[in-house]
Amino acid sequence: MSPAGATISQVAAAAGVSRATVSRVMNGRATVAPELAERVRAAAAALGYSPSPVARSLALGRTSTVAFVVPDLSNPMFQSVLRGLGQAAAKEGHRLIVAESNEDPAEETPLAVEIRRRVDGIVLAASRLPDDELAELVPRLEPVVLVNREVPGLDVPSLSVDHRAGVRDLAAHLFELGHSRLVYLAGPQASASDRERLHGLRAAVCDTAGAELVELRCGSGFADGQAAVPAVVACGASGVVAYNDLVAFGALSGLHELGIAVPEQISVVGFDDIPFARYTTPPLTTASVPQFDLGEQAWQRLWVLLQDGPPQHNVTYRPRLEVRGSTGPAPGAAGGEVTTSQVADNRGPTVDPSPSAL
Amino acid sequence: MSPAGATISQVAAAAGVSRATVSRVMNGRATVAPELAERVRAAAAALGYSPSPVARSLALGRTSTVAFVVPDLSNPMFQSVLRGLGQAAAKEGHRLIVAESNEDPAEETPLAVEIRRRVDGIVLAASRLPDDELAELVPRLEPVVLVNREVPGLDVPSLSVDHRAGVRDLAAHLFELGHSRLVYLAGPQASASDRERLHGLRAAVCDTAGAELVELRCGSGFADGQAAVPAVVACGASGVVAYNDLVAFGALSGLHELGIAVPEQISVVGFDDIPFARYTTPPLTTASVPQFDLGEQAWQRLWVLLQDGPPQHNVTYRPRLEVRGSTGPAPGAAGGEVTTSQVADNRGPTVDPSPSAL
DNA sequence: ATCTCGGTAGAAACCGGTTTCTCATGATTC
DNA sequence: GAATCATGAGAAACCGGTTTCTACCGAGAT
Repeated sequence: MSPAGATISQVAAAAGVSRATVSRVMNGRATVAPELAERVRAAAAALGYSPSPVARSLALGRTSTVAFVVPDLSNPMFQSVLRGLGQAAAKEGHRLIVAESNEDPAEETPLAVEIRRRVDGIVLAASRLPDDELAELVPRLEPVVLVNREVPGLDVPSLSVDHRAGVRDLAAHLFELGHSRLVYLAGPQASASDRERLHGLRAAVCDTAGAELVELRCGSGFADGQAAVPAVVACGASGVVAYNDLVAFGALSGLHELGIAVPEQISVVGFDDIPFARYTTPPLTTASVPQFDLGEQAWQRLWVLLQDGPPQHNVTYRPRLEVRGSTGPAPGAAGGEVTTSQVADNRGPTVDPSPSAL
Repeated sequence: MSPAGATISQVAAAAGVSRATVSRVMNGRATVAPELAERVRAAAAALGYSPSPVARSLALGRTSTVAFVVPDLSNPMFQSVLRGLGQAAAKEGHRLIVAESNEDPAEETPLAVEIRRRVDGIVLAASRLPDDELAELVPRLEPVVLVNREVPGLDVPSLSVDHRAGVRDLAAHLFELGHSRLVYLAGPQASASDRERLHGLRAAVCDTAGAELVELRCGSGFADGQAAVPAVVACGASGVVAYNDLVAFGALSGLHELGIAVPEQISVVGFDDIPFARYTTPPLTTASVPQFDLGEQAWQRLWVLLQDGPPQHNVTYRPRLEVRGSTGPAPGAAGGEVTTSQVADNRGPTVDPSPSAL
C-alpha cells in the first residue's frame, strides 16, 4: 500500500541509533543529547517517517479515538451533537467514530461493546435500551458519557435535558393562547425522552382547568408527522405538540396541504430547535435545546474521565421556550393581547446537586 | 479500566494450549482438533474473551475502519452521504471515522494524511483543494474514493455529480416558465461544484435568447441565502438559482419576511434535494442528487479496492429535476399552461466510459 | 518393518511502537 | 585519587495478536 511510511527501525538504522532513542526523540523526551536528536530528526524527515498510530495504540493502551453511538443519525438533533462532539474532540487531537444503531435496541449493546474495544471512551446518545439493560451495559463501556438519557439508580456522567419542563413550557404557552384541547404526537416507543415528554404534558394538562389531551402514536420523522395529520384534524384539537421538530415539520406540511392555516386554525409546537426550525413557514415554536453545546460538553466530560479526573457534576439543560410563528391564539378564544412574558430567559445549564437522585 | 478483557495468553493458559491455537480457533481455521477447539471456546467464553481489535490491526495491517473527510458536516447533503457510507460499511463489519476540515483547504491535507494512518481507506468528499494540490494528495491517501469532485488529469475512483447538467435543467425549467432574468447565489469560492454550477448556468444563459444572468457572491448556508435577499430584490431578477438547497431556504425565508410571494413574484430553485427540501413552504424545486446512494456507492468502490479488486468504472450522477412549488410562471409572462415534460425521468448513474477524460 | 505423507499443534518471529532495566561514561565529592 | 552519582543511550521486555516454521504423530504405501 502506498501510505506505508517508514518504520521506527529504519529510522533508527539510518540515524545509527537504537529504536528507543528514536522513540524518545519523537515523543520529546528530554533525555537525548541535542546532537543525536538532530540526527534522528533529520533521518525521520528524510524518510518521511511518522509513528504508526496503530502500533502506538497497542503499546500505550489508548487509541486517541472516541465513539459516538446514536440510534438514528438522520435526526438533525443528533447531527448537531455529533458536530459539537467531533470538533471538541479534534481540538484535543482525538478522532471520532460514529455508529448508528438504527433504532434497534437489540443491536445497541453488542454494537457499543464491540466499538468500545477500539476507542478510549464512548458517548452514548438517547439510548433506546430499557433502564435495566442500560444499567448493565454502562459499566462495560466505561468511561462513558450519556447524552439525553439518564439511568435512575446509576451514577454515570450524563448530560440531560429537562424534557418535562420543556414540554410544560410549551403547554403553558399554548394554554395562554387559549388552546384547551391539545394533541400529542408521540415518538418511538422505546424512547425515554418520549416518555418524559408525555408525562410532562399529562401533568401540565392535569394542572390546568378545562384542558384536555389526546395522545396519538406517531414516530420520530417527517413522514410520521405528515401521516398523522388526518387524525390530528379528526380529533378536533387546536394545539399540536409534536414529539420533536421533525414530526412538527411533517405536521406543518400536512396541514398546509390540506389548506389548514397555521397558526390561525391550528397551532403547532416541536421540540429540540433543530437548525431548520427557524426557517420553516411559519417558523416553528419549539423548546430549544443547545445541541452543539451538548456535544461539546459531552467531550469535556469524557476528556476529564480519560485523564482520570474527578467526576464532574451532571448537568441538566433546561430547554428554552422559543416562540415563533407556528403558534397563535386559539380560533374560538376571546383573543386579546397575548403575553409571552411568563416563561422567560431561563437558558443555560443547571447544576444538578444530586446526580443519582431522580 | 473496566472493559479490559482477557488476553489471548490467559485463554491459552486456561485451555492448556498455545496462543497460536487460540488464534486459530478464534479465526475459524480448520486445522484444530474438534475436542481442542471446544476446550478453547469454553475457556474463551468463561473468561469473556474477545480478541483485541488494536492488536489485530497491528498484526494484520488493517484496521477494518474507513474515514469520511468532509469540509462541512452541517450541510445535510454531506450528512446523508455520511449515513449511506456508514451503513454500507457497517454491513461489511467496518467502522467509520468522521472528520470535518471546517471549510479550510489548508487543513485538509494534513488532516487527511494523519487520518489515513488509522484507517484502511478514505472517502474524500467535496474537497476544497485546488486541482494541483488534490492531485498531489490523492496518491498519499490510496485507497481513496472521491465524492463530488473530480481531478481532471488523475485516474482515481470518483463519484461525481453532473452539476452543469443539473443547473442547465433548472435554468431550462425557469426559462420555460418565462423567467428571463436570473440571479445566481454563488457558493464558497474554493468549491469546485460552485464553479461547475456557475459555468453550467452561464452556458445555459448564453444559449438562450434574451436571457440574462446576475451573479451574487453568497455562501453555502442558510444565513448566507437570507442575507442575499435584499440584493436579489434589488437586481430585479424573477428567478433565483441558489448554490444549494440551504441557500435557497435562506432566500425563501428572507423573501417571506419581506412579504414577497414565492412563486408568484419570484421563483427559487436549489440544488441537492436535501431531505427538507420537500417540506418547505412552498416545497423547493431543485436538482435532486441521490445523496444516500452516493455514500453507499462510495463504500462499494472503496470495498472493492480494499480487496484488491479491479478498478471500477467511475460514475457520474445526472441530477433529476424535481419540480415543486417554489417555481411558477414569471410575473409578466404570457402565462398559459406550463409544460414540465421536456426534462423527464433521467435519473440513475451513468457509466463514464473514459474515467480520466474530462 | 521402514519410508513417506498429511495433519496437528507448539515455538518463535513478527507487526511497530514504548518503557523498564542496565550499563558505560564523565562529573562531583571527600 | 578513589568512591558516588547523575546522565545518556542501548538491550530487551512488553503491548496482544497472527503466521511461518518445525517437530511430532499415526496412517498408508512399499
